[in-house]
Amino acid sequence: MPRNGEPARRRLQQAAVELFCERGYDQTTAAEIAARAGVTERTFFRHFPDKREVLFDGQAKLRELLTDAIARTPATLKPLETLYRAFRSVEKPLEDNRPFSFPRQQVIDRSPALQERELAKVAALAEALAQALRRRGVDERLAALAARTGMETFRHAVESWLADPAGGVGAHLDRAFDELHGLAASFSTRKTRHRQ
Amino acid sequence: MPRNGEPARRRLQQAAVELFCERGYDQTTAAEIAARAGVTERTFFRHFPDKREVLFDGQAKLRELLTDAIARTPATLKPLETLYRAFRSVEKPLEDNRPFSFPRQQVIDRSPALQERELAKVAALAEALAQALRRRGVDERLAALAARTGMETFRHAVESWLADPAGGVGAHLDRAFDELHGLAASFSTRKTRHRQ
DNA sequence: CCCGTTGTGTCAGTGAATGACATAATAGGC
DNA sequence: GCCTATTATGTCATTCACTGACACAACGGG
Repeated sequence: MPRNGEPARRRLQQAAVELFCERGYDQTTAAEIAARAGVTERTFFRHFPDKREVLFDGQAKLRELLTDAIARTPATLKPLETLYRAFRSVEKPLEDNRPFSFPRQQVIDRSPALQERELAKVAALAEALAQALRRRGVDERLAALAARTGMETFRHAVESWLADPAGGVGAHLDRAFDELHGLAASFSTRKTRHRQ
Repeated sequence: MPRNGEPARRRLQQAAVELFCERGYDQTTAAEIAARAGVTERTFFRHFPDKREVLFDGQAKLRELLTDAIARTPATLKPLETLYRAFRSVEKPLEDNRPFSFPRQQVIDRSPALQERELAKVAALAEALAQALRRRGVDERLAALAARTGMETFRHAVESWLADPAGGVGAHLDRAFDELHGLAASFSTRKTRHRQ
């Protein structure tokens, strides 16, 4: 009944992050989060479908940014280059979010349950990228494979950037894509050379 | 108390697959699985840490096969080629398991909870591959990236093989790795050419 | 035949999640 | 400013996943 100032949703997220940092995810009950936010446990589950979801909200925005970037990209680019440019285009938002992302990632890294959810979000994001590529005319199979491997490369870059922000996301992204190029260019099952 | 013939663990797995196929994962309770297997719910959770895990047992064997294959590989090979050969080496076991893998995959594809667990298993497997590559002298960063992208390529191949077994796993694997080669060889952030 | 080990049953309890219903809070028309 | 439709919240009861503690049955040596 009491509808306090700050929207309950934000208060719940805030309370959840605090408690997860203090005691860890498993040692925190949904009721405790709700209590700190000044609402009922039932209200918690009205705002979030489950306890984990309270940590995964930025995902939707990131997906939108990336798929929009892909849609705006020239259709003549190779799939991986399209993805690379899309990733570069979210450099700013990522870096602005670092103060929030860093502790959040620490919490996730300490809880298998949260890691699972994160992997699910990453997979969903990759699927969205594949769809965006298809809309740019990329073949279905290629789009799926490019989106997945590109996504893993992006994760690789973001993780190393979180561990060491020097150079910004961009430097880590370039390095990761160059590593991928080095890995894949030097091996083909048939010994054919692909046109540039 | 009654210790019936077939080991309880197998009976539980069997019962679980049956029930999941009949009603779906969410509509099946752990107690029902246990009942069909002729044991108590408590016994179910003694054999499996949680309800999902009853579907994920082959994973350990596959990991062992792959890491062993990597360990036996000449240390001079490029990381992706090492992985490719390791994947080729498990072709037989995979095809032998098809009658079991196929319905299992259908169950998983219908349940978000099971998909999450599968992604977690895949990630753990990729981590094991990275570790095996490191033991072959591959640089830590490269090992991680190669394992992840190689793993995604493998998944891509296995999924398309499950959908259409024509040509066997090998054909799909070759196609997937060639697609990866085509994707990555044609794009580099800097316009440098990497030594073959 | 006894005994230690191991698998299982029983029971009680916690915590995540959901449905149903009542009620308070707010926005918009008047 | 008041009334009302909508929306946010509280309350209650319930299901189900999972866990700890304890007892006891089943089996494998000796």
